[in-house]
Amino acid sequence: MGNKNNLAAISERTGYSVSTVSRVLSGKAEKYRISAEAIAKVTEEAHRCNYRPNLVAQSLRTRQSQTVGLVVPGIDNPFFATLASVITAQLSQRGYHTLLADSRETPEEEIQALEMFQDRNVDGIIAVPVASSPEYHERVSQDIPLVLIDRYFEKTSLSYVCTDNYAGAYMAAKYLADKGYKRILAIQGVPASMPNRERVRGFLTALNERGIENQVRGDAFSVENGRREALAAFSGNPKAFDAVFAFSSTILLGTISALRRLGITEGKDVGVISYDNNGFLDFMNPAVTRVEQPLQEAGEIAVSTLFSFMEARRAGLPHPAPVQQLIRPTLVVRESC
Amino acid sequence: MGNKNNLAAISERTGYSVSTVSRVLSGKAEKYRISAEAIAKVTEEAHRCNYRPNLVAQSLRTRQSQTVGLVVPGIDNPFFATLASVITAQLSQRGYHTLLADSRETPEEEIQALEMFQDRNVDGIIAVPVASSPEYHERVSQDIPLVLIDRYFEKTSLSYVCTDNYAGAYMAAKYLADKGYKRILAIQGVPASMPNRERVRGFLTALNERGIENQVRGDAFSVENGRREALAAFSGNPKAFDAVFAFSSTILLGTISALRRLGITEGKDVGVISYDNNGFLDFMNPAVTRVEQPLQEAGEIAVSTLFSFMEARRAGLPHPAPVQQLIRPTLVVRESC
DNA sequence: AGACCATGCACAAACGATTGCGCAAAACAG
DNA sequence: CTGTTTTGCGCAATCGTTTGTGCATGGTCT
Repeated sequence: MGNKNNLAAISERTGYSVSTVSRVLSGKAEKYRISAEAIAKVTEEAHRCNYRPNLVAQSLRTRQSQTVGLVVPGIDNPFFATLASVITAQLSQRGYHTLLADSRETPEEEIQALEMFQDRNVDGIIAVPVASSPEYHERVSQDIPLVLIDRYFEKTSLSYVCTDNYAGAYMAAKYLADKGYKRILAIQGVPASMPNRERVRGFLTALNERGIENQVRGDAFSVENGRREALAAFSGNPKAFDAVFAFSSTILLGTISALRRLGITEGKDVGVISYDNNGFLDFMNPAVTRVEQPLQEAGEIAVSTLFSFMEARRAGLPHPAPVQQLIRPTLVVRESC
Repeated sequence: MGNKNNLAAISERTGYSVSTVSRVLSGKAEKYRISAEAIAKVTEEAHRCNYRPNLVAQSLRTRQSQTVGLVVPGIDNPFFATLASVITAQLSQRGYHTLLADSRETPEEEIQALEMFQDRNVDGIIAVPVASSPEYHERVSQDIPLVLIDRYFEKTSLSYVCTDNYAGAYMAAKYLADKGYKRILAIQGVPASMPNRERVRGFLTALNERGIENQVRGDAFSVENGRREALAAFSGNPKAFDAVFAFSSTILLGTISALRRLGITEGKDVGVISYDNNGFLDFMNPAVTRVEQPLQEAGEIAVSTLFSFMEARRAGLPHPAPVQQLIRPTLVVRESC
């Protein structure tokens, strides 16, 4: 029993050369005018011994890996988990595999991940960036097609597909204003990140246009941050604000936990509204009104954009113009405000 | 500007041979008695041109890839997302990378993933299996170290680390019984999966021991299944059961949605208890009593077990005895029953 | 001085696939 | 019978790295 299972083995057993075997099995038979007989014998033998090409060797030789690198700031965050799910599904459907990295919100780990992707010859990269400037991503992008998702940079030539966070926050803030809330607190996430900055801008624009009292505080997309800031904001005065806009569902959880501890009932004493898709928000009591992002659509666009770049690259064409797309989120109205 | 960036380029620029350069840069300098001068010159040049080894070539030559394959049934499920997060963190800490695949609960995609892992020369595999029999995993395991997590097979020589689902369900059921509930419904997940079977066994054992009326229904770890089964169970008679045990947090959501539609208040009219770790459960009203699994610990054990196998393999030792470990879950008491 | 050893490095063969090029044999034309 | 074309396939280089082996050189010992 030959335990080797490579082209050379099939070559030996069929009597055809390695190159012929390769050409048959990689579907280039007629391009190289291989005889029907040779094709038959080789494919039969390949089936018989269940031949599978060594993707590492293939990748070394062809400089392609059928792999896309995906780096997110935290796969344990349901938001990014859903994103990863959508993206891997899309990739898998196109015969590509996913190399996953978690930057854990740190630029160093992000860079490591991107370097690793290059070292492994990935064919493309999809990234939720955490760096504060686009330089490194731009450098990588010269060698490997790259598309940003969810977060992006200002004045960059990088492609991205994100939701319109300005519009989302504006909608949410306007909704609160229309409902008659007068003093509105926003608890934000990572201040430097683009989605957060845009949300702040939308929030402030909507409320300042209407002359409604407001405040922004906080600094992380975490439960802990939500709890801390809500405690700080309300512990002196339970009526300091009559509504809270949590910039993520994690922040929301922290906020609610703080409110309850202070004896404030969310939805009744204080209106709450949140960002993020999360089925659980419907099952809280009251169910939480929120801004949902079309993740499925975003993932699909990101992947198809990436593939268009990859194809251009394979064809030796110049890099197509960057695709910079903002998708409108939707307001899902429930009972929390 | 030499745009090549490989050993050959450094070799040319330093005047040393490729092999010497390789040995210096892979830290085998003294093993091969390279002179201090050569080491200095080579490392300096490597730094200067920012050399990074081509991992694909390295992998082809050494048959190692510094990569572990991870296959889960659905990365969008928060439970598996957390698991993936724990595992990638552990791997990354040890200098390994993660090739992620999502089997979407289908055996075919699971097999594809495992084949792909082999084709890519991964050094090890961590899998949440969905197949109904261990055969394929066992075959793979002969070539590549493999550890199952969360789900496992009966009478198999495969290693696994799972939580003790029997104990968890037993605890939950006993808790309900002690609280005085008399007619208890369990809504289960995928019936064939080992965790589910064990939960059913624990549930039935605890209640039958005490002579408490019970029933098990349902067939998927999904919101939809929870909704459907709860509707079916309660729509004829709102008092058909006085407590529900949801076998996952997704099932729980569906159940609660159904109960509310029927005008039944969870926690008051009907006690509810759930499985799974999910921060949101604390923020529902009432907060949900549940069985939590020590995912961090499970991930750590799985990874360290896998590494012990990988090391044995590298050292040419026989495969160590399988590690089959059940970790005790904990009951987190809240107010929903 | 000759034998011997340690030192420091280069040669070249792998790993498993792809692919440009060219060589035979057969077919065909003149 | 010679010259050209077509057909079918093999040779060998290549991707970038690792590693067993061996060859000089220079030093030490007797």
